[in-house]
Amino acid sequence: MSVEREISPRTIERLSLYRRLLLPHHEGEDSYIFSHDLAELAGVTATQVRRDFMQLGCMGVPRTGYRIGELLSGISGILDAPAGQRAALVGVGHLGAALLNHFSGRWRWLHIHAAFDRDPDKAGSVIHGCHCFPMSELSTLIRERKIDLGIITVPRDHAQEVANQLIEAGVQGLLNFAPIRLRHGDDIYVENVDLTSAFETVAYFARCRRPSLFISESHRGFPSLDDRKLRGDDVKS
Amino acid sequence: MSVEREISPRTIERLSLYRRLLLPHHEGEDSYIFSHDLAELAGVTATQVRRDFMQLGCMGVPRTGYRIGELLSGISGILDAPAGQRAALVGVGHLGAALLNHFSGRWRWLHIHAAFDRDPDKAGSVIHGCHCFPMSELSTLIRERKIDLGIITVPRDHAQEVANQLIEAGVQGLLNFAPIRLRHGDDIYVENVDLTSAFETVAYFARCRRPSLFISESHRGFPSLDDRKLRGDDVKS
DNA sequence: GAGTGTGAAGGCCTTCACAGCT
DNA sequence: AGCTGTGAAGGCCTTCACACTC
Repeated sequence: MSVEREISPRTIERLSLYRRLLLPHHEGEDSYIFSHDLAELAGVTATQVRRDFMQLGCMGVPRTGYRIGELLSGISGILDAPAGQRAALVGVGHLGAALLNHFSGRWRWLHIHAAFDRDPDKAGSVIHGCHCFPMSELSTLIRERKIDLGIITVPRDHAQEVANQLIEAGVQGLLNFAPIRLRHGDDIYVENVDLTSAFETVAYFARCRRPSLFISESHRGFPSLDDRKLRGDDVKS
Repeated sequence: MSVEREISPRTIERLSLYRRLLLPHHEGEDSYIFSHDLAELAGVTATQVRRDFMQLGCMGVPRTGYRIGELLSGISGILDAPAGQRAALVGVGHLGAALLNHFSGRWRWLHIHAAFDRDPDKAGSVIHGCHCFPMSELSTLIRERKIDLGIITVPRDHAQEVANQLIEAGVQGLLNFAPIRLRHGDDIYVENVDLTSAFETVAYFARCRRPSLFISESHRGFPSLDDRKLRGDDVKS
């Protein structure tokens, strides 16, 4: 039985990335790749790549590299559920619709099976290939169709309630785009995609790269209109 | 308050979260909050919250808590650029448009100032309050309007090229939604929002919570016959 | 007693360094 | 030589434990 140790979240994310990066390089059974080449593509170190593959049980060959087909099959063995997994998306606003479009028909083993929205006008419609249902049918459908995962793209104030309904109906995992942290039991895995944090984080660290702007006393008020130097042309790889 | 050491990414993300969670609780100058209450909201430990606030230089008072106004102002002192920061979004597909909608007019110190798209039909239009320009004007506008940040929501195969253009034009930070890792110099900060990884990660860990489904025939390295074919992966915004 | 501030310890992840294989 | 596999070391982050304050 393959119930080994749970692989760390970071590694899982990289495996998902490696798979995407490897697919275009998989031309025939005899395609190989070196750890340092994949590392370059993935923006990590070669050692990191080798360690990740160790966990897969995939071995490389010195001066030859790793067989790509073996890597892909190893990664699929970890990431893809043998019986497949189904997700439901709740909240078909702009972001929800974009995700439906983004994920629609992309994978065979993992896909968004149904969408739900509070707006009765959306119920009954098909959005990017996904049927949209009214909230009243959420519990029933999730149970009947054995949906495992929930994607939450509703406004902040409804997120917790929606999460409760999804959990109550039996999902084991949530992908949460609402700007809060959901309360939930330990038996549920929740991944937060916090767009606001991401945006503000980029802004902060981008600023840190420019020492000149980073020294500030009393951030209130508008300093000089132009104390920034656009030192462009620093493009190198 | 001037900033000495660069604060860790994790802490920055939490500060952004704390701020959002605190805002609704800020009623008047005399509102206070305990570390364990904020911890509950943020889904972290109370110790973690106190450590984060240590870095802000915000002190709490035993049996009283932290003054919310002071926290908010401390967080703003770290996160918000005194002179403001501007972002440009490239790739006004479904996801790009959703982000424009999501971020439009939300903050005073950080906002999306312009959008760009390859499609000439989109150029000239206003999408969720944001002007859309053709790609040919990207360099000029970024330089002229002193745009600091780039948000990339173009398909995979154009992402690196767009990143190069943005960097060339002088942005210091990138928020990348394309499913690859961008090559860039050390003077650029890049934050990847990897929707596919997030989805697959939730699927994996949700599965781990249910031992019954997790027992599968060993995939262990060698290509099995239940060979699953994956489709290519690509951001279709 | 109830909460905070913080040194010390712990845990997780990444990198180093180097042995071993081709 | 060139590249992999991996113990050991390092670094970052989080948690523990407890002194301290109101």
